[in-house]
Amino acid sequence: MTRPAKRPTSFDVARAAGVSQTTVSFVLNNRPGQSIPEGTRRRVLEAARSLGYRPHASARALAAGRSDIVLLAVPDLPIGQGISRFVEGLAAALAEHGLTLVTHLAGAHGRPLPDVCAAVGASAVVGFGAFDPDTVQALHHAGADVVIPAHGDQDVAMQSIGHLQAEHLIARGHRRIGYAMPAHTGLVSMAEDRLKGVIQACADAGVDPPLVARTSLDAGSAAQAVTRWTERSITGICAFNDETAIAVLAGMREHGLTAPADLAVVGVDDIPTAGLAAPPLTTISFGIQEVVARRAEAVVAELAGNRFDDARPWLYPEIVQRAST
Amino acid sequence: MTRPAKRPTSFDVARAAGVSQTTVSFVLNNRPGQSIPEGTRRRVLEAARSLGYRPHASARALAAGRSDIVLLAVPDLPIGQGISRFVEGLAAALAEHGLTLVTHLAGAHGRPLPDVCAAVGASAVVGFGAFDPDTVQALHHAGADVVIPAHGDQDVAMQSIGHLQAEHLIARGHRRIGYAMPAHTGLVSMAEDRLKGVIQACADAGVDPPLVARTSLDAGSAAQAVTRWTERSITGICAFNDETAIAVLAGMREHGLTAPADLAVVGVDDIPTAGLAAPPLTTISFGIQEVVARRAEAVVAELAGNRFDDARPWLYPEIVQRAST
DNA sequence: ATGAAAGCGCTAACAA
DNA sequence: TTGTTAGCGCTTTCAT
Repeated sequence: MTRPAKRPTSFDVARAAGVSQTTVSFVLNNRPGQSIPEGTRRRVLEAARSLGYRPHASARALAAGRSDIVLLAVPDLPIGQGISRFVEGLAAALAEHGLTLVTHLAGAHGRPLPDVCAAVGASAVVGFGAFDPDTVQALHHAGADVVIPAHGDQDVAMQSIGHLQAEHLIARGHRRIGYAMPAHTGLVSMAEDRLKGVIQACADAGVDPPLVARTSLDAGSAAQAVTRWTERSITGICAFNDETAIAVLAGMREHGLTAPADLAVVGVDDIPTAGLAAPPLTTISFGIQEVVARRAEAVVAELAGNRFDDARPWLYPEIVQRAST
Repeated sequence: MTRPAKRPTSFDVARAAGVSQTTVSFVLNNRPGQSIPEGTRRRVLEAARSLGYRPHASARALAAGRSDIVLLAVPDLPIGQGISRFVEGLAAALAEHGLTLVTHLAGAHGRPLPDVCAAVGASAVVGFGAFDPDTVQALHHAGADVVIPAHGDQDVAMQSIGHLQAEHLIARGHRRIGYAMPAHTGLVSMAEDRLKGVIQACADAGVDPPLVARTSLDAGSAAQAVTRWTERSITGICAFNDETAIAVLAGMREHGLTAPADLAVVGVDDIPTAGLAAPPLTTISFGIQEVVARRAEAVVAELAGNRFDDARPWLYPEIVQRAST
């Protein structure tokens, strides 16, 4: 246990630079509207650097009344690589505004999101799907100034995913569509949003609504779903995500069926193993950059007190056409 | 924008309960060594509840000199289900000690770990692999009281994974082993640790050291690796992880080879799609519960100032035997 | 252009 | 058993 020589404070820096704490604060935050002579400024910066000074986050947050911490609430388990890219991108985008992103995994056993929010003193909370009003309430109560996305925005985006899947299948001549729901309970609400999009697309095209079957991530379970579909002459499947889609592919193998001849399958996420599946999986990928930029902007704007109103979509899904279709 | 009526402070609670802030603090933290009459205690609790009081994290951290925030540094990309379970489990275990876990994704573009540590005021930082001494240093400097795992502990655990993979192959008669390294740079150091284990196992069994080939997550690249192996009569592959292993399987398919007859493959992680691969992938899974408990104990102990010394292993890897072997 | 001083909300000696 | 008091390290208003 090395108790590493007490951290230098802004006061230490002030003394070393021969100025006051105030000046140090001004310089380090390069506060607008102050004209600090280049000389002073450099002395402060130099002193800070040579002391290895780090502002104390809690103290700063306490005094300033807000932290620069943004909390990202990640839904339950089964997220793939896409999410990492999302998180990374968001972290980077926020970092450019001096904000720090940390992530909380939402699962059943961790503590509730508002507790975490309060515990880290986050001033903003970002989610994937929309937060329901109660949660928003609770988060504000826990000290969050801004909570994104608001209810409504995101659901539509989710639907657009399903819509795109079904559209693709329909465009390729499929008239009888199936939907592969994940068995995992944490996913159903998201899945239902996507399913709505599929239903809509079917309606738009004047084909029958999708036949929904639930499957977990094993070949046996998927094989049963496949049976249900083939019995009803379904020819194209929209799967909730790539993992589910890969399970469907495995289920088809059990029946000696192959994609896309017997059943065409479309996933969502474009996880790394999607392209490695047999046959390679057609899927939906996202323009992560846009999505990230969107979210980051929204956070920054609202944190600055400006209502963020932007008609652009929350998600930019696009088809990745591969052999399974 | 509802600016929701300033949050109640501990002072408000004190007034409402007709006691002093001190008493409130004692009650709410149920500080040991204080005998607070049940009546007072309940009045305080009641007041706090009815005001919807939440302690202000920053203020508390500032005053107490330590936060109850633990920062988990997650390495780059390959987040599978295993990691989620790990995170969740750790969060739950820490929560029982009043600690809050948040996660930072390490990738290239986010801000450096020490910055995040400082920004959230974490008092402990937990990683998967060991932190190198410089990083440990930097983290302490950034305000972390404890950093886990220390260098050394974890490497050995990583090696044990590779060891187990190779052992399995050797036990099944393979004498010429290959190793599939991921191309992704963020992974190489972890991969090298695992590779060491493979090398060791080969040495232990008196077989040739493994032939290492690098592959990215596409069939073409993997096919090249497969060529290198088959040219040298390799019969069994230890892959860095399941994704890599699945790529190898795809690469084999390109050559018309099938596992395990032509080449046996063992992955690591037991990701959901591992069992859905064709053929289902033999892999290494972990006794997450043990690992989690281990880490959590270590954090709690060291945070309490007790050096954590425990000979038990850091990882509990075990083979999941499936058709690819 | 810079500094003095008053807190931010909480904890923890120390008194009472 | 409870209250008084002094900070924790920083920001920020108000003087200078």
